[in-house]
Amino acid sequence: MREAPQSPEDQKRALLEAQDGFIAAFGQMGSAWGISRTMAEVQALLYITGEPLCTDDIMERLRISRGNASMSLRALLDWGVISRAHKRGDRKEYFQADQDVWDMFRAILRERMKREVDPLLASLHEIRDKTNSDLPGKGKRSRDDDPELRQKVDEHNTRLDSMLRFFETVEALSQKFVSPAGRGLKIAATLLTSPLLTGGGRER
Amino acid sequence: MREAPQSPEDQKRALLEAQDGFIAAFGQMGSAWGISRTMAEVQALLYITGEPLCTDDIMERLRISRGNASMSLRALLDWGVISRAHKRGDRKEYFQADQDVWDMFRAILRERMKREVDPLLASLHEIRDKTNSDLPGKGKRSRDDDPELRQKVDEHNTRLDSMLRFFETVEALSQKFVSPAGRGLKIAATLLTSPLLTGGGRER
DNA sequence: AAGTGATTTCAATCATTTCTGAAATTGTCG
DNA sequence: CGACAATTTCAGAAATGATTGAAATCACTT
Repeated sequence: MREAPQSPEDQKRALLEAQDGFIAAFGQMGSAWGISRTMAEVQALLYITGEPLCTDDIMERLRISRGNASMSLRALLDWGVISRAHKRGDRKEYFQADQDVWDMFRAILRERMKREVDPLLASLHEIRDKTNSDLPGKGKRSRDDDPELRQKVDEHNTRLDSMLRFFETVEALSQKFVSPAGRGLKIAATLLTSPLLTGGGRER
Repeated sequence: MREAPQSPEDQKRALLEAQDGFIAAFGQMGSAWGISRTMAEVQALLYITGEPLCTDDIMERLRISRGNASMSLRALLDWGVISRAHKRGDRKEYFQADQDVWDMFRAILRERMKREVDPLLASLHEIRDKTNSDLPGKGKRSRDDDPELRQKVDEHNTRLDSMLRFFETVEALSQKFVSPAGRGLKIAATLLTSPLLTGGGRER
């Protein structure tokens, strides 16, 4: 409902502002999920911009130092959510984001599973094994056994096991979700219309 | 394969150590996912212990201050992953964790969606609306229009839209996943055996 | 309504993470 | 090989987030 005619300059400014809004929102969210704000912002900038940018472009647009830009870009490359590009006759490196949102998130998911779920699982396994050899199961019992303690140990093991099973399921699921390109969307679509979800349940 | 006979004291110590290992691993993971380490540890302690504990129990076991314990417990209550309990003839409040891992994670998921995805979605909508009124779509074009800019704006809108669609899907999925109790596991099981996942694909 | 113990709050402090900027390194070209 | 631009590294500075502890508040009881 705006009446004021807009010059190309105004339009351009408005576009940049809108992009900044997106970048800020995305950075915000990233930091809540344990990704550094800057890293998320760089990703957002490359994504919303759609074209390859060089380190200086990013430094200028995001007002960050060269060091920070370099390290964030490196991390994003490691995560596999952006890639290098080159312009002929230009010595600088350019970077661009994967344009498919699902691919991007699958890459992030894959990386985080590897980094955070796998170690937890390993540590859970270790604890379980140690507990079992130190405190053998119902099978044999030493004459010193105290029934109350025995029960606590059993319960501990039960809970540890259900936690293990949970994370192993999550892990397996994420592997499935993550492997072949383009799958994420299909899975989501299927899930959203699946009778398991829409049917049966007595959800109000 | 241990030979040394164990006194009940040894067994008890071993149990506590194993629990501490679990608590540490869980706290570690929590902090990587943007939940404060202490909050995650309190949750882990209540979970692995299985019985109601009071503030002092938690302070002592986790070596944290009263203030910290109080605030962490409050936050966990807000998230709906632990609940209050009372012992008759005791003025203190006790707390216990939900014993179903899936329920627990569904509660966490619900809370995080509410806190972090919803605001991002809102902000994305706002940006889209603002951009559209400032820079109207292909339909009408002012005489000042510059085709190159126009194209950039269109691309910006396209990317914003796919991001929006992505998060709306995620949101919808999480709602489905989160609503009726006990669903999570069933969904996971279905997904893991679904032909969509195991069949078709040419995953090496 | 005063006393008592439990609980919450919050300013100050402490710890951790992130960022900067200058120096070191890498890679390219003549 | 030098010269030079681009990039990386990293020690310390700055920012952010978590924790403490003591005082205030709350909720019973007598």
